[in-house]
Amino acid sequence: MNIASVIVDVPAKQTDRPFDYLIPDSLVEIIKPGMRVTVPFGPRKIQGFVVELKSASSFKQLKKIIEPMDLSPILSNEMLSLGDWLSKQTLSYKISAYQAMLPAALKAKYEKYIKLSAGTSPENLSPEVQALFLKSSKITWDEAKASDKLHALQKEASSGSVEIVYEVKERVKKKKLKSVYAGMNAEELKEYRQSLSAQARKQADVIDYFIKDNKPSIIRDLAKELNISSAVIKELVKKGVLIEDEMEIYRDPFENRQFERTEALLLTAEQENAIAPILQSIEDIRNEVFLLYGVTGSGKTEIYLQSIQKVINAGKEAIVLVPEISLTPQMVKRFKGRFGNEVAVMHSGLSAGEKYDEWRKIQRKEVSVVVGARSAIFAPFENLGIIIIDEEHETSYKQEENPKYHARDVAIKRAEGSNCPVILGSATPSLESFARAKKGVYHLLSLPKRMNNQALPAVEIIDMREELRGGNRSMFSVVLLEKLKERIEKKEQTVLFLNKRGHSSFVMCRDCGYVAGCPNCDISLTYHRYNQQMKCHYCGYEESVPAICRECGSEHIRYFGTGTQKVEEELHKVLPEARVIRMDIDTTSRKGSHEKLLDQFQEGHADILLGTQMIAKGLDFPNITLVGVLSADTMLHLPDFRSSEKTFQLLTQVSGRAGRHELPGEVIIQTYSPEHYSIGLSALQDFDRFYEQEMMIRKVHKYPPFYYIALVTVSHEQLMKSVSVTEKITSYVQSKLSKDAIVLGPVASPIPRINNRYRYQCLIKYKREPGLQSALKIILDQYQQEIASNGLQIAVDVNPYILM
DNA sequence: AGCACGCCGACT
DNA sequence: GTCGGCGTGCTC
Repeated sequence: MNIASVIVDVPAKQTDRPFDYLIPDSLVEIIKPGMRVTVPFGPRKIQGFVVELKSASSFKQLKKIIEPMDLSPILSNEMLSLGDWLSKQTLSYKISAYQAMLPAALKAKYEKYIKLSAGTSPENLSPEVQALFLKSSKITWDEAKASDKLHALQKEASSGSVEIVYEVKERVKKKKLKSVYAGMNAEELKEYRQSLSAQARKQADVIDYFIKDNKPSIIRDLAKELNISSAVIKELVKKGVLIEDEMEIYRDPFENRQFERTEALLLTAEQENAIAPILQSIEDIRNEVFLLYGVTGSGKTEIYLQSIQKVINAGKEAIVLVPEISLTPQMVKRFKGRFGNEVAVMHSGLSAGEKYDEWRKIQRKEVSVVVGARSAIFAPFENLGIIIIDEEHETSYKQEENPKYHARDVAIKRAEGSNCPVILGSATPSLESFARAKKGVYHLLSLPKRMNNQALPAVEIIDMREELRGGNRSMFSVVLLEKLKERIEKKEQTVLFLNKRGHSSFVMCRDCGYVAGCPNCDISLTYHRYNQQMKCHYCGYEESVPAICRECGSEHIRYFGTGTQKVEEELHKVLPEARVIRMDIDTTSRKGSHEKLLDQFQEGHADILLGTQMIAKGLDFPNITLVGVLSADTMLHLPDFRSSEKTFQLLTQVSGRAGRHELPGEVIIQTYSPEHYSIGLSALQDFDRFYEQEMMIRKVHKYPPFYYIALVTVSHEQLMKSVSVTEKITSYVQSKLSKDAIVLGPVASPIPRINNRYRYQCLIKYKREPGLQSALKIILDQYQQEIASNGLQIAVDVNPYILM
C-alpha cells in the first residue's frame, strides 16, 4: 500500500483521472485518502487529492509525493464519493467538484520563482542579471519578467547556475496567537510558588491560575483576565515555568455580538401536525423528503428549529440552507438565539478566512448546526441527522458555474447516504417539488394558515395603463400615493419593492429609438448613474453616456428604466416629508450595512423601506402594514419558461411582508399586465390554482416538471463555426436518444454574442434517457482538441435554470 | 492548465 | 545559418 492515486489540480479533460505516486517511506503511515498533497507534475509542483491507496500501479516510473498538506484527511470517504457523483452528474472535472466542496481558502496558490543554485553566488552570474540576486537568492517569476531579463536568466538556467522552482501555497493562514501553558505539574508549581519572593504577587497569581487548571491560554486574554501586564507572563516564560506556544484561534464574524437566548415556542395544532412525521422520521433514522408547504408567516422556522433540536438531542448534526443568508440577519439571530455556539454560519459576506474558520469548526465537531447558503450543503459533518432547505424554490441554489449543481439534488443524495430526512420548505414551492409531492415521491406537509390566524393581507392590483390614460405619468399610482400618505400619518411603515431583475436601465434616443449596445455582445449597455457610465454586464465593456445620439445626432438621449435612486428622488418630490431607507447593491455593499439599515428601519427611523429583491424575504417587522410593488411584470417577458413561476413566487413573497403581526396588512401591486394569471393569482395568494394553470402550460410546451431539460451552448469567434458544431452536436444527440426525446436546435442563444463570441445552443427535453449522459460526455471528448486549440467552447448544463 | 518539444518563416 | 512564432502532446 505505498502507492497513492491522486487527482491533480489541473482542470482539463486529459488530466481528469487519477495519477499514481509513490509514497516515500517516511510518509507511509501518514498519507491517507482524502488528504491534499503536493506532487511533482511534469516540471511543476502542484496540489492534488489522494483518492485511493494501492500496492501496485500499471505505470512504471512513478514519482514520489513531495509532502502532505493536511494533518488528517480533509475529505471523508463520503465526501470523496460525493465528489465523484457530483462530477458525473454535472459532467465536470473531479478536481472542480472537490474544490467546490471545500472553502476557497483551501484552494492552492502557485508561485514560480527563480533561485540561485546551491553553491552559486551572484558574482558567478552574467553581469546583466547579477543585480537581481543581490538582495535575495530567490526572485519571483513575475519580477524576472518585469525586469526584462528573462532571456539571460533562461541561459543561466540551462547552464545550471539558477533554477526554476515552484511553490504551492495556502491561500489563507490559520490565525494564530501566542499562548502559554505550565511546563510542570501542580505539585511542582506549588513548590515554585513558595520560592517566589513576597513582592512577586502578580507572578503568584499567574501560577495559581495554572495550578487550578493547566490548559494553554492566550497570553493576551490571560493578561486581561488576571489584570496584569504580559511582561509578568513573559518573565515566567523566561524562567522556564511557563512554556510559550501558538494556538489556533477562529475569526468570529459574530464576535462581540450577544444573541438573546430563545426557548422553543408552543406549536399551533397545525404546526404539531406538520412536525410529527418529521420527528418520527428522525427517530426512525429514516431517509425521507418532506415538502413543507406553508404560507408566509405560518411558522416554518419554528418547525425547523424544533426538528433540529431533536437531531441535536440524538447527538447528530444539521445543515440548514438559506438563500443568500447574509441578506437575512434575522435568520442568523433566530438560529444563534436557539442553539448559541452550536451554530456555524457560512455566507457570501464572510471573508475567505472567516469562511474557512467556520468550516474548521464543523470539521472539528465543535458545532452541530450549520446555517448557510448553497455551498454549505457540503459541510463536512459525518453524522447528519437532518437537512433543511428553506425557500426551496429559490434559484440561487443552482450554481451557474462548474460544477453546475443544484443544492437540492446534493441534499437528497447526502440524506440518502446518512439515512436522514430532508425538509424542503416554501410558501411557493417550485413546480418540480410540488409535483413530486403530489405524486407521493415527497411527503407533503401543509401549513395553510398564518400563526394566530392573522388574515393574509388584502391585495389590490392597479392597472398602470389605466393610470397613464387617466393622465398620471408618475411611477406611483393614485391609490398607492394615497395609502403611502395614510401610513405616514398613522406612523406605520411601508415596504416599496422595485423588481429590477430583467429590466435594467438603458440609454435610448427619444427621436430615433437608438439604444446604446455593447460593441462586443448583443445586449444593451446598462446605465450606471453614480459615474455616468454605461456598462456591459457580460464582458465588462464600459463607456460614458454620449451627449448626442450616434445614429441621428439628436440631443434627446436619455436613460430609461427605473433604478432605486430614481424612485427615491421621485418619492422625495411627491412626499417630501417621508423618511426613506433605500436598500440596493450601492447602499448595502459595505459589510454589516445591510443589517444596520434594517435595524434602523425596525427602530422606526424611517417610514418607507425601498429596495430590490433583497427585501423580498425574511423581513418580519410588526409595523409594516403596506407593501407596494412598483412594477410587477418586469420579468414576465424574459425568454425563460420559469418567468411566470418566478413572478408568482416573488409577488407572493413580497406580499407576505405585510401585516404579519397585530396590524392588518395591505398590498398594492402595480402592473401593465393585470390580466396575467401569475399576477392575478398571486394577489389572491392562491398557489394551488397557480400550480394547476402553470402545470397545464408546462405540459403543453413540454417543460419541467413533465420533461427534464439539458442545454448545450457552443460558442466561437466565428458564427459559422458555432452553427456547424451545434448542428453536428444536435444530430449526434438526436441519434443517441429515443423517439420520446425532443432535441431542439441549433438555435441562436437568447444572447447571441458575448465578448465577440457567437453563441448557439441545443436544447434537449427528455423524460428517461439513460444514454444522454454518456452522449454528452462523448461530445465533450470529441471536441476536446478544438476546445483546447481552436478557441471553441462547449458548455453543458443538465437542468439549467438560466436558458441564456 | 502549463510546459517542452518541434517544425517552419524572417532576421542579426 | 539562428531566433522565435505557436501547433501538438504529455504530465504518474
